[in-house]
Amino acid sequence: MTDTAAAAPKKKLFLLDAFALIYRSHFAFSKNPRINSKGMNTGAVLGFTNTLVEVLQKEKPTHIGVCFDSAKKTFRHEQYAEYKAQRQAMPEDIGIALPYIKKIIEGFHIPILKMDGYEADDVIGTLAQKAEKEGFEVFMMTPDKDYCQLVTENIKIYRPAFMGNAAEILDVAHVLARFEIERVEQVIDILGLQGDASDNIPGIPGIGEKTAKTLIQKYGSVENLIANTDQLKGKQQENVRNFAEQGLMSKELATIHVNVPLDFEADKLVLDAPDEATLRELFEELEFRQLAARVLSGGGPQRTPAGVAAPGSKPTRRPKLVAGDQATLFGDAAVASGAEEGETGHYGAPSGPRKRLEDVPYQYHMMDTPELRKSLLSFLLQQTEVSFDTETTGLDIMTARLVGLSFCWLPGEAYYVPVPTEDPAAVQGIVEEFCPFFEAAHILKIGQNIKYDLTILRHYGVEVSGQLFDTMLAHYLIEPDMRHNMDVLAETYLHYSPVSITELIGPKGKKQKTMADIPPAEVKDYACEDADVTLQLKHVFEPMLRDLGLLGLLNDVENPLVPVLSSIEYEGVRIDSEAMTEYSAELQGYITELETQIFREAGQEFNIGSPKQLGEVLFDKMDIGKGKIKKTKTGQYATGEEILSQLATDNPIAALILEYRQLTKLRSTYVEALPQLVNEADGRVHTSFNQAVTATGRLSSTNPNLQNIPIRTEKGREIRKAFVPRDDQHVLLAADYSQVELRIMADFSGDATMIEAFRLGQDIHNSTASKVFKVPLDQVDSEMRRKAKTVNFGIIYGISAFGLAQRIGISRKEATEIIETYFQEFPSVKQFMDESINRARELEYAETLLKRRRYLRDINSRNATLRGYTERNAINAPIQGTAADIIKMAMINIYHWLREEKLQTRMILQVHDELVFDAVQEEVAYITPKIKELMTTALLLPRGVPLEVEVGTGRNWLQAH
DNA sequence: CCTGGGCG
DNA sequence: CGCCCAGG
Repeated sequence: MTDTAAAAPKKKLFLLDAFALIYRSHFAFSKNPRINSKGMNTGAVLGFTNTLVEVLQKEKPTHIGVCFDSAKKTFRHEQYAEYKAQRQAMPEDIGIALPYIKKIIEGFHIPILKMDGYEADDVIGTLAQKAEKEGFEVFMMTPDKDYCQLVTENIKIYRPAFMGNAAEILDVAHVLARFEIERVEQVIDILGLQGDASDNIPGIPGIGEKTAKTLIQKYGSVENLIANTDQLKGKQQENVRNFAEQGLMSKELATIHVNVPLDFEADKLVLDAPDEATLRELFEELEFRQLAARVLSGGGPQRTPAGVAAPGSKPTRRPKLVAGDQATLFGDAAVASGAEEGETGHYGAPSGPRKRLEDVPYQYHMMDTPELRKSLLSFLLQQTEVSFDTETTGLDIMTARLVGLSFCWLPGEAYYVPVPTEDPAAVQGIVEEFCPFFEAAHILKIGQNIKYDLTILRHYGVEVSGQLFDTMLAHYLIEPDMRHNMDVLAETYLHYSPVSITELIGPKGKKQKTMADIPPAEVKDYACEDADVTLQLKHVFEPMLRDLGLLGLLNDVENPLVPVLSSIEYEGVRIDSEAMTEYSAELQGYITELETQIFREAGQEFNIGSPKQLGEVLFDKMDIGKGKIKKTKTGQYATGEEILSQLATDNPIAALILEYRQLTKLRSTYVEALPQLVNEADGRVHTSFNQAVTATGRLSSTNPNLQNIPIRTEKGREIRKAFVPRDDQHVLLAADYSQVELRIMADFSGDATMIEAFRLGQDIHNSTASKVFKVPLDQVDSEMRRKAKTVNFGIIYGISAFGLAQRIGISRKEATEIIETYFQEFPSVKQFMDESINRARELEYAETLLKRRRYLRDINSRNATLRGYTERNAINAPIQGTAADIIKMAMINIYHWLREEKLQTRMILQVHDELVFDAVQEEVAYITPKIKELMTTALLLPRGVPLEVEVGTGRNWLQAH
């Protein structure tokens, strides 16, 4: 009442939640610790002070106070012994920072408020309400969402500013929208239901954010929910009933108590002029030169503008050319913030509409002069992890040209380096400027689908070194069967919609522009945003992966595999196009001949390739295959291989059609298609390996798919003759695991008979045949072996009698018998299969040797077909996935060995259990045993079943087998 | 069981 | 989009 602020229309009181702000500052800098020359980590002090200064300068409060939690136990501990029990001890760096922070607050002549037995939020809440009554506009400065319950018309939350942009002020409307509630008080009902892990508030089990909102929307309060427990269903009802007490207590714990016995003495909180001498001394000691310059009159070094403003760039801030006491290039206004926990990131609330670039504070900088690039590089080299992205003219790796590079190491602040695409020499020069960064072994490089960027850079002669972190692969391990493109990830995990590429270059089609057609100033935001979002995703995914126990798989397998695949794709496989053309003509000869024969048999000409026409000709007109006719789901005649081969014995036309199909398939899919994909510059095809599509962990290959080149039939194998070494000095070397999946099965099940067979190096299919058909090994004939082989594969696939019968062309009954005998002979295999299913039922996922998961949420389905299918997956996924784990490890080890030994042999293909190399002839003798060794020892199976690898070489891929 | 591509 | 078929 004593203050005479008649000039100000409204008195503005700021109450700072000190610990919350300090912790936030500390963790914001923890990835890029800021250490001064005395070795002190000054991140927390700097972040806090920046926040304070910013609010003083921007918001010009009339009154201000800083609240600390009291060191003593609070009434909440008496209420609930576990309260905040699991909260870790204060980091040492914060302990050291605290005295400095207190001195700085005193230097600003700002009172420190605390009350024994109460927490900062209680103190702030009490003071805020008292101040409101006295006509103040109150801002509670905190990142903590619990304060939302206190918001009124005159009491708001002030979320700390970010990177010098406007801070976020949360008013009543914000709070209601964010929690999807009607009254502000309901915040505590939400918090009481969902709990808060960081404060160890238990909540009610099974109720998270989503459910809490729905329930409160329906019932209004925790009390009313409990009163209406009978309206709930199933597990939820059970939980609410059993944990009603706990829910009420949680609500109580989440409630901020506004009755702290404390007087509001406005005159003590009046903002005063700072004690410049004290502050100067402190800033000096801490080496906060920028801050001193900004806060103290005439003190500290002046910021000198540097560089020329780029056309289109906002002339708001100019970079410093030397690395000073800030972690960012333009960091003089940097305020600690970030998305360390995903949910509290500046990209905002976990629900509600997706934010877009225009909704968030950001600073994206154009770095388009030699000086700016030099400055950027010097900052890059000081980082320990940087996210980067390349912008190119297209997605085709062989023809795409670089348009620009973006970099980001602090959320919200990124840098874009455009390159003059039309001047290749200049582009090369700029790319090379950044070599010291790309080749820095100590900097972790983060990217989304970083293989693409690596391959692009490889085309400019840059080999990226240092650890990699690919957010696409990170998410592939978290949710293997979801999509992993960046836009979806940003929406799901950051609640943010990035600028879409179509907004920039227009919709798909002829008129679509490329990135090179867009002015760099417009590409800048898009490019920077990509790097920024990727960095933030990394910060979300890393802790998730750690919790799931998948961080090792990512860091030891998936991420290190990226450069290996990039290299494989870059090298490519040489195709003998001439041989292909010749073979095409030869095939065409056969095909024409077959056509005339088929038309002769049918008595008419028709499109043999159309299942519809074919069905009509065969079954209506020719009226063949009585009793064997089947229809597909869509009502058409089935004309698949299975049907046709049954008809083939009596009807020559069926056999001809089968052969026709085979040959036309060979022609269209391989012989005609492959030469089209040969890169003219080097005569090779460059497939792309997708590392994040299969549910089991395998790779897949596209454009072209080099993992399904024919081998089983005579005419198909011919195609492999066109896969040749790069020149006369090279040969193709193929290294195959023999029966990896069966060996894994033997090992996992611990079946003594099977393990023995592998230990003795026996032919596993013969040995299985001998057991299943109960004949001595030397009496197994080729038919028995063939059947046994199918059974063995069936086992890996989680066998069904139905499937087996179809495969070997025997009756269901016979198949069932074979399976029964098999399980009698290999009881541990049966046991293993049962255990796999049971384990999957419990966990709802299956896992490989390296803990790779495949979620099997349908394994408890009541739909028997669906459940059966999922059960087979429960058996197959760990086996197929472990085989994938093994060969991935082998690839990484071989790649590094070849590099270390400076060998010229290159890995050029992976086909699930086979690696193909373009091998220098003189190196073959040296590398063969080593490749064998690295493949067989890539991963050791738990029970020690040995892996075996066969190596062959030749003038083409066929010979190499 | 796991894939990708061509065709109608 | 379903079918068919190439590979593992």
